[in-house]
Amino acid sequence: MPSRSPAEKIRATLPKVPKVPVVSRRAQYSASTKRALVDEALKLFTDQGYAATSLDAIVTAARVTKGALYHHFTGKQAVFEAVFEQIEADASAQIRTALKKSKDPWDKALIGLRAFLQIVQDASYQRVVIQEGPAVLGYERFREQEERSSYGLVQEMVRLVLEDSAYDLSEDMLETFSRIFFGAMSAAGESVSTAANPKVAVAQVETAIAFILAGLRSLAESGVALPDPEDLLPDDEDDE
Amino acid sequence: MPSRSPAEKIRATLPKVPKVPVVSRRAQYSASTKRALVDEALKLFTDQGYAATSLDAIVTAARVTKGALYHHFTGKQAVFEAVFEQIEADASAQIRTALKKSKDPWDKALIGLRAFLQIVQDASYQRVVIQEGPAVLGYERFREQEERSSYGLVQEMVRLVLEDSAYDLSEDMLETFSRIFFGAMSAAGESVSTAANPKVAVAQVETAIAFILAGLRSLAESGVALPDPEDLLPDDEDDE
DNA sequence: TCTGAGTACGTACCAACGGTATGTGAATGA
DNA sequence: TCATTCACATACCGTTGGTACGTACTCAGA
Repeated sequence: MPSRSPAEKIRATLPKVPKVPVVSRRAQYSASTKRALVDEALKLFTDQGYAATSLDAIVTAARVTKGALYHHFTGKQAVFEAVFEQIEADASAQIRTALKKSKDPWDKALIGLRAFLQIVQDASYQRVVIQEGPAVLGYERFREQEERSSYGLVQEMVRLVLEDSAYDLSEDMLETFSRIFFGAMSAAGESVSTAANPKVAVAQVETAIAFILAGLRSLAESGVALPDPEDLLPDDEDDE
Repeated sequence: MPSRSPAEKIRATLPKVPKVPVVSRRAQYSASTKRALVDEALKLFTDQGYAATSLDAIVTAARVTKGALYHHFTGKQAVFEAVFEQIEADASAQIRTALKKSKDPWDKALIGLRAFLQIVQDASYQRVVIQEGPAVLGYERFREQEERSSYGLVQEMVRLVLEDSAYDLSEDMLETFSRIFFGAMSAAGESVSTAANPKVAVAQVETAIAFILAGLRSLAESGVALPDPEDLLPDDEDDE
């Protein structure tokens, strides 16, 4: 073996850290290669998609081999999940930051929407989270992930808004409303992300959603009660 | 060669059609194998998903070979697309039938919603259209397909409802509203399809959406105007 | 009725890819 | 110094989507 393995070549280019090994050099190397894998995978997934991105392509881009990849991840899907989580974490943090600007629930809702509409224009978010997320992770895992990030935020806001309207609804109905609003926002995001002119699209979406919210607010202020879903149920008792 | 090919065995089980060959027997055989392929693929895709379903599994179930499959389709994705189209066509027809029951726009909207919420409980629709459709077909093709079916219906209804409210809005805004409502309905459908008790979930979703629609109606009737999206645009003129 | 062409497949094969089993050298602790 | 362990590298395998090609059957026309 005349030439050393590619991984060692990168290591040579890494900044030497002669500090006290609070974390060992091995751990640092390890973390750095893992991050390299995730970073490169993110790029490839973003502009080629999951299926069209081979593991070979990823490890080549990260200048390691499949051995390294399988040391850090259990498989291709796990790599995707790591990429997914990173993107979602970034997005989530960004929205939370924006939300701090206001206290009023209705205001927060619009601010959150605006922040979300910015994020959704990011190519990686579109590809990894919106487009391929559900299919690659499976619906179950996808929803688990979302629960902890974007969807969780929507649910928080819906709760605030509806409580502000003095509607005292069950957890189930809150969940239902949240799902519906989340779907609406996702579609809105999609609409923006595929628009020829995103600025205009954002303005239109904001107008539309603000109008819908205004409708709800109007109902709340004029004291219209939320109907009981039970009324819609046929009164037979044999269920499932 | 003692035993004949598998395809000929099925042909033997087919009803003999000694009629005048308005369509030739070859064409009939061909159509029948094609349908067999689509039918079996639909089943397999539904309960195993796209990736986990191999072509071998499909052709075995349809009692033909890959040669036959590749004669009728350009590849695996094309098979999926055929399955997708069939499901969407069925769903679309079902909704259109339901919509005929009423003339009132707001009423039609709710009827359409009800019909959609029934459809979305179908396992094949969930798997093929909702879950895997976007990823397998690619967003572009997926949206083309939806344009011609479910989304097209939503758009029709949104147009009716908004026109009924005497809102005279641009095509762009109509598109935006439609996208948002479609997203809301998709999420609603998802919510129903994953619910432990679908009946209850349907009732909740109907209540929630009816409430949102009522909000819009209330705004319309009290003469609240839809804001101009242009107002939200920053007044710089350098765009894209 | 015979024939030639075209259709509707079947069969054999390949390259690519995800995944695994195993080897190896550097870092770490004793 | 030495053994152990970690962080990879290397070699290999099974499956799968796709292709090339062979073949039986159908059907129009002579």
